[in-house]
Amino acid sequence: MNGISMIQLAKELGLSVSTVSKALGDSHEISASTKKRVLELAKKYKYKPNPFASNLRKKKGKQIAVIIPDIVNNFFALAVDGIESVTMSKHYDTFIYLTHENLEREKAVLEHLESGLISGLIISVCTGREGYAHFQEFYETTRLPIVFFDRVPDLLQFPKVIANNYESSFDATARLIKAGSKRPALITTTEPMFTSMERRRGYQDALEKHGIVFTDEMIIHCTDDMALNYSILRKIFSQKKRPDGIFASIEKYAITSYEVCKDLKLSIPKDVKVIGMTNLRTAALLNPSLSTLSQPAFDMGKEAAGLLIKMIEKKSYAAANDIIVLPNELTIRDSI
Amino acid sequence: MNGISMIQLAKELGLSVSTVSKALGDSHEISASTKKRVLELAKKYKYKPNPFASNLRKKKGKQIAVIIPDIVNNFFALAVDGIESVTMSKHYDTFIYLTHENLEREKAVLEHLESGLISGLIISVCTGREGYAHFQEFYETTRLPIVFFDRVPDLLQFPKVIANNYESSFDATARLIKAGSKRPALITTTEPMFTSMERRRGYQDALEKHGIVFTDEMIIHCTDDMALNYSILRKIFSQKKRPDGIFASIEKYAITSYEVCKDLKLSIPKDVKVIGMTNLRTAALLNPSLSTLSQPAFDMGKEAAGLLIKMIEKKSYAAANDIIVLPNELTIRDSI
DNA sequence: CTTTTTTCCTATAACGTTTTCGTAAAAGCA
DNA sequence: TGCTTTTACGAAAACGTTATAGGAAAAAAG
Repeated sequence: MNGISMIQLAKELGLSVSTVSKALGDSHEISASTKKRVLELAKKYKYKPNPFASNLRKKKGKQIAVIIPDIVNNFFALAVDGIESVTMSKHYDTFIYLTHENLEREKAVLEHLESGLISGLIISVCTGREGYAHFQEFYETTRLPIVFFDRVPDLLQFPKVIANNYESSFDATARLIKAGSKRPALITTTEPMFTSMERRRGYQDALEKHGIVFTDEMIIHCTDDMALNYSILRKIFSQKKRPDGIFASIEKYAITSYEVCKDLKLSIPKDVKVIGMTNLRTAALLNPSLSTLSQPAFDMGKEAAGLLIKMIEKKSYAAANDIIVLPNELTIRDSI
Repeated sequence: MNGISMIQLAKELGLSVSTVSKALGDSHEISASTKKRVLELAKKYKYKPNPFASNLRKKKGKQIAVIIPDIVNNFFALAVDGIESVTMSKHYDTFIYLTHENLEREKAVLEHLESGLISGLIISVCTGREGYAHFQEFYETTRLPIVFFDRVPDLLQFPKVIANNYESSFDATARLIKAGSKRPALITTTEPMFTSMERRRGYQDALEKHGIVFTDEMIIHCTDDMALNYSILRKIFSQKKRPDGIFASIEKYAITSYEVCKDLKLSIPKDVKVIGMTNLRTAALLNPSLSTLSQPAFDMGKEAAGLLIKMIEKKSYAAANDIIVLPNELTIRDSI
């Protein structure tokens, strides 16, 4: 706000404002010598174009928004890291909004962004049963490009970046079985989400493939409440006919599983074999070291941002049906 | 961009644009009945003021920036969470920029932000020896409020939010000594930073207080390179006269310490007692569970954002000398 | 030596707000 | 009644850009 404006530059150069604007924009209408004069003075005064004026006039800017449920979570932190690496290099500015799994907040952010503050949106939706009408509505009113990642609404026709949840869940479950688990349980969320459904499909198909009869109680539904999860798991693992394997499809469920096993004096991996879906850096340092199915979080962020910027700049809304699938990585450690 | 504008509202209401603007701003110049009419139509059409036009005219907006070295780090993730909780509630938008400890990137971001895109800045500086002239310069040219947190430049006169690093490091070191460590080492960064210095002072004073003679080799300097850190630590802990305690003043150094001890078959806490400065959620699940000195990350973020917004809105630049100090929390577990 | 084209620049009108100033009507006052 | 003050609105000028249209001079073409 304190910097020099184009008008002052023009005045000092004895040129018109439009000439200066075009010179800075490297327009072919301006002679090389004039361009040089303009650039030099601009540099001298550290001229920076006012983004508000520019955005107002051009009706778009180089700002995008990222909406995620949580940042205190290695997966999302890595994803943001990936996104930022791209936006930074492409000279975009990145807004961040956290929903904390609160659908109202998600809707509020979306509505706020209908003001036109941004030129594109990357989002991983929060859990909730209410459908996804607000995304559709956001798109209808703004016509802005949107890229979903990881937690994607299955029904909507938007570009998405996801992991191969079905295949990798299948593989992880198969490893549990091969390691000797006769009744591996799946710990998943109560919320119906595409991501969870895919993981569940992979899990169930692996059971079937290996001749294990699936029963409903093999799926353990956990919540967002860590204390509640603890008591749910403790109850189940106190039973005689408890599971002898765990595929924790969400990071925090793996941690709670460890806590429960520790408290119930169940040995991992002897009594219970565990694979957790997580990007925890300390997985190898846990007791015992945790076998993980980790998501390509950073790359998912990178891909999402790359796709979004392509959509913004090339107007290639043809990308609207793009689905980028990246592989999860299974790392076997001492917990199975 | 697709939404309705004030002009269209005015037209439909048969009012002037200025009247509509004032009505929406709840100005006393406008009659209650007119206000009502305007508000109702605005609501009907979901009118959202164009932020670019508004910011341009008012020469300021409700956007702030957060610059941090890293987001894949529980401390900074929690801090961002705290910041966002405040900006969200005050209806501010939050830009995020990651420097990855790269001073050039930090400078580039700062220069970029001199365009006037934001109305305030929260920053935790990256390591580096080159001084902090760029902050001073940013302030000189923009006159924008800045709040530093955690990693603060000691010399500059800006408001800061920090933890009681001296006192808590003193306490942590004292606990190591009381637990039986005769030669506790401090693992710290090679970069000279106010934060590190404070921790070091606390460490050294605790040694002195307990009659332990300090020698230079008790301070282990680690870097940003995990592999290099591993070899540094491995070398030191392979010596006969190795330290029997570790105060890891940075999260990742604690993790590497664990790895080295594991590989060298040094028992924690029998051979080496460890306290790590970290906000890791899995600290309790490590083998053995890690005693931690954790920072009030979320609250630091909250305080920083609260202070910044106060400065933006009240123009109380008197806050320029505010230093908010929050307490670290020492949690003793099995590693000492 | 015209005529046409190209080169390089300017004037001006947006973009959607907010703010300052002006003013008619209504209200208050004597 | 005539005067001042208040109320409630509008006109117009900003804010700093970019885009469109145009035009004079220079260069190229005929």
